[in-house]
Parts: sequence; C-alpha cells; structure tokens
Amino acid sequence: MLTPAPTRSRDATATRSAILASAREAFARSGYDGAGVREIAGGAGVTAMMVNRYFGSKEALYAEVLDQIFGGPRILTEALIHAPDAARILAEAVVDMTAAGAPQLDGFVIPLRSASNPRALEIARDRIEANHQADVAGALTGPGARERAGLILAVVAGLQSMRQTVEISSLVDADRDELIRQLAGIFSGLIAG
Amino acid sequence: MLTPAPTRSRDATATRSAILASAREAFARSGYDGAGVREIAGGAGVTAMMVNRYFGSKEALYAEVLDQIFGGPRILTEALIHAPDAARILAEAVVDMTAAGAPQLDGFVIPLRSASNPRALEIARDRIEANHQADVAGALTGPGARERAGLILAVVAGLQSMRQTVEISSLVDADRDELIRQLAGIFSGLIAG
DNA sequence: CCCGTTTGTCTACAATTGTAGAATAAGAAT
DNA sequence: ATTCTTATTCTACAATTGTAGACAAACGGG
Repeated sequence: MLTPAPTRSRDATATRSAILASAREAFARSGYDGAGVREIAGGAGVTAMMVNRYFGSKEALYAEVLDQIFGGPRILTEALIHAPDAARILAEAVVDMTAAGAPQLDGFVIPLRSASNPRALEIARDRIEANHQADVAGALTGPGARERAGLILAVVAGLQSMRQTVEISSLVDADRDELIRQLAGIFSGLIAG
Repeated sequence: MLTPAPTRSRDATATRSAILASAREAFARSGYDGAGVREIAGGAGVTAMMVNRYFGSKEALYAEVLDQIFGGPRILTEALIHAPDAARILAEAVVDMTAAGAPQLDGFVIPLRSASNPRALEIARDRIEANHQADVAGALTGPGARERAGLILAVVAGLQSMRQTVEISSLVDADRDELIRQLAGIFSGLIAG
C-alpha cells in the first residue's frame, strides 16, 4: 500500500490534475464556451469522458478550476501590503502580469473570456467576491474602502482585457515604465482614498 | 413606384434593420457565441434564414452591428472636449452609462461579452482601434497621449465589465457620487498627463 | 495465477449550431 | 387578372456540443 508511484501509466490523481491543468489553460485561452471538453481532455492526453468521470460535468470542472486559482496566492493583496509605495509595486506587478507573454493572472482572464455564458459568469462572480474583492477591501482603510477596492479590481480587469484579450495596440506595445508611472498614479489615489 | 409604405407586411429595409436591432440587443446580452441566429431572428419576428439572406452570415451580421455602433455618436470623446472639468463630465457619463439599467455603452459590452470567440474579437479590435482609441488619443495632448488614451479605454472597459457583466456587489450598489469622485480623480490624471 | 477493482476508451445519442436549397406567398407590373 | 419579382418560410443537413452506458485493459491483493 505504500508503493511510492513506480512510473505507473494509470494514475488517477495524476490524470485528475492533468485535466485540471489543461482545463485551466483552455479556459484562459478560449473561455468557458470556447473550450470544448474534447479539447480539454486531449490536452491532458485522455478522452473526453474522463472529464465527466472525475468532475461530473464541464460546469463542475470550471468551478474547480476557479477554486484552484482563487485558492492560490493572492497576487493583488500581496502587493498592497508593501507599505509606503504599495501603488508602485502593484502597478509593476499588474503591468508585468498583463504583458504579451504568459497570462499568470488567469483569475481575471478566465471569467472575462467566459462572459458569454451566464452560468460561468455566476460561478466566477462568487469566487471574485469572496476572494479578490474581500481581500483588497480588507487591505484598504478609510471611508469608501469597498468602492475603492472595486475600482482597483476594475482597473486591473480593464487593463487585462485591453492588453491580453482585445489587444489594442496602444497598450500592447506601450512603454513599460510609462505604463507603470500612470498606473501607479491611479492606484495611489485609490489606495489613499 | 412611389407608394409611401402603406402598412406593408413585407418590407425589406424594415426587416433588415429589425434584425440589426435585435442582433445588437442579443449580442449585448449574450455575446457572439451566446446569441444564436434563431434567437436573433426571433427577436425581429422573422426566421433564422433571413439573417443569411440579408447579411450573408452571422459573422458578417456581427461586423455590421459593430459598424453601426461605432458609426454612431462618440460618447467618450464628446465628454473629453468640455475643457476645464472634462474629467468630471467623463466620470459622470461613464458611471451613469454603466449603471444597473440599460446598457447604452454596448460598444464595449458586446466585444467584452464576445471574448470567447477569436474571430469576433478580431472584428471588434479593428473597430475599437479605428474609432474609440483614435478619437480619445486625438483629444489628448502632451507626451504619452496614446498610452493614456489606452488607459482611459481600459478603465472604462473594466468598470463596464465589473458593473454590468461580472456584477461585483461593491461596484453595483456603490454610491454614485463617491464613484464619480474617484473616477474623476483617475481621469484627471490621465487627461493631464 | 487469477480475480476484482480501478482506470480508461469506444460507440452512441440527443440537442443545438450555422447554413443551404427548394418551395411558398405576397406585392408590383403589365 | 396574370405574370414576375422579391420577401419569407420550410425542410433539412452536416458539424459540433456535452453526456451516458457498455466494454476493455491495467493494476494490486489473495
């Protein structure tokens, strides 16, 4: 019972997490409606039926992907605790994570790309409210902290949308430092109140 | 040949624009993938085939919807020309147009809700770049006007996403004046440079 | 060595999708 | 009134979707 995993080709937990990882990529790339179960399963090297075997349904898989993402490190709030110049640190983080390359901020990409599906939207809303929104609001002080937290999320989401999804040129090939400078100004105002 | 339209039930141009209007609503509600041709046609009181007859394909219809929207009044730039306090006027306009009720800013809602489809995304990108982006950048002066214009679009898009699509509570039931105040601060910095 | 459980695939189905072609009906022209 | 044009619908098809059930194969314990 304690065989330490001797290169077995039939590993349930490995398959499960392979599907989860593939789904995360696929959802980030194409959104809920755009990613097919066969495509997701193919990316994990298995058949489409495995999705239903391990997760019950595509919708449940989507929910678990979001749970995994929001269970991970809180990227926004981590930047907010760096006391004096939290605005600049946050700006740098956001600009780099919304750059052309790999999207690490898929907690936003996935919900935004899935906005054509009401059910997917609902699932994402719950997670965002319970995690990002609550965390950011908790890191702020003063009056209107909740509104300001929401605005920070909105700015991040908008930047993400415009840089990685719509890909408007002025933001895609913008100067990194200039972008950081402008964003730091925005965040500074929202953090201070 | 000059019958002035005596309540005829078979009017080509009327049907065409009925489909266009229904498509605009449907796309704003469900995005490109979420809105079916039968649903769109039904909203116009006709059969699904009329879509292909009048527009060739669903994709072409989508493009024409966006053309109609971006051919209309430039809402953002109109606010930007009000010289001294353009920031506040813009903030008010944006907050009101992203309120819970009717979405008048569908030039953003539709592309954002259609982000699961690569082709729809591409079509929207062209329009946004050629219209909004160019207009806003033209209304700004000083260095980095292009980046700042892009950021204004990003902020508007993010607010729209979070208030009308994801519907996070902190922004949905936020105090209007407080929201305007914060946004005016953001826009002020972006307009001035 | 063999049996039972787990892990996986195969075939298939019902629904929905966008779209095509033929058939119909309504209006205008003669 | 009859023909011609044009707007509209009907039927249908091929593809894709998520999902279900039966079957096959690999593993582990006896």
